[in-house]
Amino acid sequence: MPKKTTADVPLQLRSQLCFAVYSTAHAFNRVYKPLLDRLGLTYPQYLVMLVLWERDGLSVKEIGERLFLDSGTLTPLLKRMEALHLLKRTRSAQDERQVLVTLSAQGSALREKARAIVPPAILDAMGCSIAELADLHGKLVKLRERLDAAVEG
Amino acid sequence: MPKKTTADVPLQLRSQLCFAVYSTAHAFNRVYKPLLDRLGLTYPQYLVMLVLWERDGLSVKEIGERLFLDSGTLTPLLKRMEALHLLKRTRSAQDERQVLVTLSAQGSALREKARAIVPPAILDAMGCSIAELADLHGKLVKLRERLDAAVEG
DNA sequence: CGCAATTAGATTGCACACAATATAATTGTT
DNA sequence: AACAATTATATTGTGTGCAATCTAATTGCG
Repeated sequence: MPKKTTADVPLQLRSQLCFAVYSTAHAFNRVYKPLLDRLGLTYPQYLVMLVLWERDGLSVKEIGERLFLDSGTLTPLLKRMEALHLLKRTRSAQDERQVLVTLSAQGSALREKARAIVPPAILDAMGCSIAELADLHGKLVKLRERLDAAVEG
Repeated sequence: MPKKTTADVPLQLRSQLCFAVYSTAHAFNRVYKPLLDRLGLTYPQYLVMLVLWERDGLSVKEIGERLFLDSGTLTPLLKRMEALHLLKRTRSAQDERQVLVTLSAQGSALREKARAIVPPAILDAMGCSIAELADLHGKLVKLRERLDAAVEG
């Protein structure tokens, strides 16, 4: 039988924070999927809707900054959402390089349905207190910031 | 100007734990990418290697249980890794339905290179103490378990 | 003003992720 | 033993993610 030494620990799957984050993201997605199916959205599409429900008429770049996604991901995603009549993409008159994204009436209206369906079910599935939730959220945001900083430098 | 009420909170992107997890996973991937490029691996491929370095000769199903991935993801991933001569896929003689995955000499040897390159750089990028790391890890694993349980029931 | 540098999106190519489905092997039941 | 049910993997189709590259519009600098 293989013996374990401290040298093994850094390469053990179970102890890796990154894998915990990666697999928890997938677990979240599996919980969101049946809920978002009822809205006709995927999870990344739902994120775009959250951004636009907070502030409509943003450019692709501004959406990307909020979601940490680039045009290679957003352009086809937004085109699919336009085909679903959730939003419209129009070139800015002031700066023809920019594409402004605005919600359709249908896209705006979806907000109330989302509010009724998604947050309650997610809170239930997470099964933790608001305090735990805030604690974990804060620590993850700090970690994300340190990781982003490490990529820059 | 739009007024904010408590009813808005559950639909605000910035406060969502799921988005914190989702975006932190991407941030991790951006840190891992240049490191794993030096090993010729993607992050999911690296995860498979971690599993096999711990126990070689597992079936596709057993790898999937450890990584929370299904055959639709693993089959092409493992085929690419076989094409890279990192591992071999062979039908089990005892049960012809199973495909057993075993490391090549090259795949086994990659472990020492990975150990030298990856964990030190990741620890540095995360920039947190072992205690913080363990705290966050434990909380995420518990959360993942609750989410998985919610999908079952 | 004129042109190089920058910026915003779009495109292409590759690699996941996963639902749905298909196929082949094995097990369980009678 | 026969056959229905289960199990392990493979396949197909859709939708992300992201690097690399391309094009068009704008800005900045001499």
